[in-house]
Amino acid sequence: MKNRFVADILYQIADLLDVKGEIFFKTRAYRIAAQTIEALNEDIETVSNENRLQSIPGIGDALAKKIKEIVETDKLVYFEKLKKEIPEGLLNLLELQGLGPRKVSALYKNLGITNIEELRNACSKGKLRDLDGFGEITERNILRGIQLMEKTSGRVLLNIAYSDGNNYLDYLKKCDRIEKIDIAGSLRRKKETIGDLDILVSSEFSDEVMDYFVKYPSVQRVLLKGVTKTSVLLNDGLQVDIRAVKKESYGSALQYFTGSKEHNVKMRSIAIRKGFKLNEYGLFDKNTGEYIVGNTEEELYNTLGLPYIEPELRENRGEIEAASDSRLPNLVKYEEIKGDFHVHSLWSDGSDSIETIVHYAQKMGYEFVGIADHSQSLKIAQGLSEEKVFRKINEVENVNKKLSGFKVLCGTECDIKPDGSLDYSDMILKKFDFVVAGIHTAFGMSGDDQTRRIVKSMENENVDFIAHPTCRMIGRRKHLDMDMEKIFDAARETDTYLEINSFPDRLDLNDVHSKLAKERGVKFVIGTDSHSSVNLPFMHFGIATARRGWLEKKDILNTHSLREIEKILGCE
DNA sequence: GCCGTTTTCGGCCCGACTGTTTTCAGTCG
Repeated sequence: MKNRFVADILYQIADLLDVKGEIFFKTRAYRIAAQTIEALNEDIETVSNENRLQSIPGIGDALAKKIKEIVETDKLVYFEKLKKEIPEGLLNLLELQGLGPRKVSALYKNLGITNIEELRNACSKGKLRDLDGFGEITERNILRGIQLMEKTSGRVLLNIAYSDGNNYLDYLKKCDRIEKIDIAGSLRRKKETIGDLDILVSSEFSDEVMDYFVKYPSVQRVLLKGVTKTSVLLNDGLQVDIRAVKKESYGSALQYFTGSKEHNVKMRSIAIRKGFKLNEYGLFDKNTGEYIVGNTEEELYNTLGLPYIEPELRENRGEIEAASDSRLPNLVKYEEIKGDFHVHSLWSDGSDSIETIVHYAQKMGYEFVGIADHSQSLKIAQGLSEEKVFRKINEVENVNKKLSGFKVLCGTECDIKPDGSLDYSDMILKKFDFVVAGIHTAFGMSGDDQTRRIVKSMENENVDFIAHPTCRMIGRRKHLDMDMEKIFDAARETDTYLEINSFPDRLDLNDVHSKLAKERGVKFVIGTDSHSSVNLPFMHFGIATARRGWLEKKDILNTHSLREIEKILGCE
């Protein structure tokens, strides 16, 4: 499937054209097409071969020709030409705060700057201030931006932003000038990484709120401060923006600042088509300018003829069309998970005893917890020998004798060897209540070999789940280059559940894969991969990913009661 | 670049803030 590959090229073309000075609408067309292809639930190669590219909204004559060329030759002459015209390092400059395509282009044309190092030099020597539109302050801000970029690499993992955001919220809630407050932006949508935090408040005294906002103890520097909008940088490098609006605009502002940008663009064009104008202050009559609604998000969506759309869905991946056809999914709720199947104990590389884990799992409100320790060949994680497996099963039985209304399920996270066989004999595997199979070695094998490896493991009748199927580590390791469609089909045919691993640097399967897998009939299990009881609440991020992947309660095994699960897994 | 129930040309989402200007372009979300 080349969708990702095609989309990547289109995104890069958009960046290159931006720097080249092309009009905004042209580069936007490339980005919209890239995004559509990325989220398409069909193989772009098939669509291209059947000459149906132009039936995809946002793809016209010119883009169709380019996409066809990419699909058929794996490259694009137009793209190669552009890359020769514009130095590669220029695109990195776009990442810097305050530098957009116009300024980057001016730096290149007037000073010949092509990368961060040259930019740093020019700023230090005060060379930018002579250019039109640049000054001393710009130079200082760029130098700061470079420093920040090197320190934080731009985005943080969801769990970091989640805790920063909630701490800030607790502080702000003590300000009596604030009537309503919410987190907006990508954190409200629960994206896997967060660039900055957005907080929305409603208040009649927004200047006082802004004064209180910048006094938060973890603020390192105030980036900008106005009456309706203020931005600060926290000590850990995360940027936080706050916006203040009046009560009657709160719903429309929350909708607007939650995004995504692409979702909003579509919402606005729907508003225009229906004779309205939509902005962060409300929904207005296009002709008279009269205020119609804006208090709550619900009334905003409803007035546009749509049901309420959950924040996790707002990525313009078909949710607006689904909403208008009344086929939005009934998303799994955060409180519907009844247990965790992926917890490591002291038996392998976890840091807590089974009894401690039980204590915390009960505090989570669970009915069961599945202890899945590593298997024998994974020496680095103290994988269990077959002899130790029997002793562990014994301990689980003893713990269970002391429990009522709660049960420990004894499982294993069994390593999948490079040939697709498992790290325990079938005789041992049958002893467990459940088996999670996962890849932990030989990441360098070819995509075809990895696909065969994982499909073969699913064909073992003892395997119930596949752990972190693509093995990606956000920001550190790319996902395995597998044929995901083959894997989804094999999972469906062998009744193997695919895990949504909730550990914040994994979130694997991710949202996009989860949605595609669901469309191919796959079932899921959400596990935390906890190595300590304090990791158990990571479940929240796994559920968030499931929701972003359009999953419902019925798609997920651990929304069932213990009784039902014992029946399904055959471990009564 | 795309798109069309007024249009095959002329639109395409829009407002706040900054830093540069002396009325506004660029950037951001």
